[in-house]
Order: sequence, then C-alpha cells, then structure tokens
Amino acid sequence: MSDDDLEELGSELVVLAARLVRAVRRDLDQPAGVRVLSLLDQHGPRGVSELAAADSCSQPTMSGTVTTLVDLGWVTKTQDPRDARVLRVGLTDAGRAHLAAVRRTHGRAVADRLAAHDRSPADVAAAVAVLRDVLDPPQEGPR
Amino acid sequence: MSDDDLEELGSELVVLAARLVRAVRRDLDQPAGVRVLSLLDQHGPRGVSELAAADSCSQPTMSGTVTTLVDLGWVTKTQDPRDARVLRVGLTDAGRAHLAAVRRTHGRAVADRLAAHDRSPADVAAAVAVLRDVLDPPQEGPR
DNA sequence: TGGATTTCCATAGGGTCCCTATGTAACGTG
DNA sequence: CACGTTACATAGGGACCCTATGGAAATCCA
Repeated sequence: MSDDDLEELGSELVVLAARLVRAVRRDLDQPAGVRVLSLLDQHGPRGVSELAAADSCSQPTMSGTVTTLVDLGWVTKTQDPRDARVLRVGLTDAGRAHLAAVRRTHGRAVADRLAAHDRSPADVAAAVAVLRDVLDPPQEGPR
Repeated sequence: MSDDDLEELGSELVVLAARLVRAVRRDLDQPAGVRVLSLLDQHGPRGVSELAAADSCSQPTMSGTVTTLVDLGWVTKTQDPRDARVLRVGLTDAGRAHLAAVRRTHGRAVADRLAAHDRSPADVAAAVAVLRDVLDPPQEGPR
C-alpha cells in the first residue's frame, strides 16, 4: 500500500463524507441539532462549552444550536444552583422521541443501501470505528 | 446484530461524517471545489450538469462552484463548437497541482491519525468502500 | 476584602455551501 | 417557424460555522 494510495484514500474519505452529509441534510433532518441530541443522550446533561468541546465546534456555534433546539422544544436550559454561570442543557421527552425517529430513519436508509451491496452491519461498524479513530486524536504536539 | 444496532450505526456514521467535514474545512483546505477537481481528474472534462449529477448536488450549486474555480484559475470553461449550450469544464495545470497538494495534505493527516490507532490503510480503504456503497444507489433505474 | 483572572455563555458580523424557483439561449422536431 | 427540451446562469434565502467581543459569575490572591 503506497503513499499515493493513502493520499487517494484520505481525500476520498473526505469527499464521500461531504456527500453523505449533504445528502442527509437535503433528504432527512438537520444534522447539527441531531448531533447535540445524540451527545446529550449518550452523556447526559451538559453545559454549552462541554457540548462544544465534545462536538469539536466553537462555543458560539453550540450556543446558537442549543438555542434552536430549545425553540424546537427538544432540550431545556436550566440554571445550575451551585454555579450561576453554568447552563445545564438536558433532553426533553420530545427531544428523545425526535432522536429515536431520526435514528430509525437513518438506520433504515443505511440498511436499504446495504442490502443492494451485500454489506453486513459489521462492515458499517468497521467504517464507523475507522472514522472515529480518524477524528479522535485532536492531539496537538510539536513537530 | 439487531435493528437497534443498525439505527445506532447509521446515525453514528452521519454524525462522524459531519464532524470530519467540519474539521477538514476548518483546519485544512477544502472549498467544496476540491470535489469538483477530483471529479474532473477522474473522469476528464465535463459539463456543469454532468458534474452536478456526479457530485449529486443541484445544477445551480455546481454552476456557482465552477465559477469560483474559474476565478481561482483551477479550471477553464470552453464552448463546445458543436453545441453552444454545453460548457466543457477542464482542469488547468494549476488545478491539477492544487488537487495534488490537497491530496498530500489529507493523506498525511489521515496517516498521522492512523498511526496513533494501529490502523492499516486497508482499514481506511474498507471504510471508503462502505461509504461509497451507502452513497451509490440513490435508487435509480437500471444502469 | 477588593481587584485581577478565569470560566461560561451570549451577541455581532461575516463566510461558505447548498437549495428551489426562475430566467435565457441553443438545440431538435414536426 | 412554433414547441418542447436541454444546458447553464441568476435571484433569493436558509443552514451551519467561524472569529471577535461583551458581560456576568466564580476563583485566586495579595
């Protein structure tokens, strides 16, 4: 496996990821808010800054996203009684329901396409694991 | 592998893809035009509508992207002498050079992250193949 | 105790990417 | 030539994201 191949693969990975995101945005839901719902579902209530770090976006971006989600009734913002700076963002039942619906939609869409290509869910799991690894280490370092 | 798992995976795939795209846009350089350069590199000169179909975006979007690329000097638009409606979009040397540079950057970034996770390029290739399959069949007629 | 600093969130302003709706010009056909 | 079709461009708007900046609460420290 040569370096040229790796260049191709890295570039291709980004290209395909971009197309996937666009397709989802057009046909299904707003991914930005769903990412936040997913984070809250996995990790429980969090502050805006924690969410921004977890989603690796800027704090103002997350701030705006949360505001949108509040308007939609999918999350609530409550004050932390011990630290008035912190805003605890938590899922509502409606938010949980919406997340479940989106996941069903995505799952079905992925399953449909898999069926046409003799792909097993394990293959998708492997792809997810690779993406996670590629994204995981925002490790800075000299050199 | 249950349906619940598949829902999780489909959703997770989209979430990770979105984060990847955002990370690339912020840290590296990926004006959506690179996708077009990649298409032209793979398939040779094409018209705007063909490019839009290949990238699965709308024709006006591709029209604007191509205009941007022309301004950057990475592609040229030339009239087809046989059909004055068709614009042949072709890579310039500068466009080819830019594409090569972007690919090197992506390849290096991916390689760095892989090294931290005991991943082989073959794993990335597998992930790319899965993404391609997930995107490929927008459920159209026979080929 | 009274700054100084830090932490957390919000707003302002701007950019990119993408969409639908709607032209306009050139082709083909009867 | 009228007619529908094809290929591209423009107009208008929305979603998402960024940096810069501001304000308020908590914490640190002489």
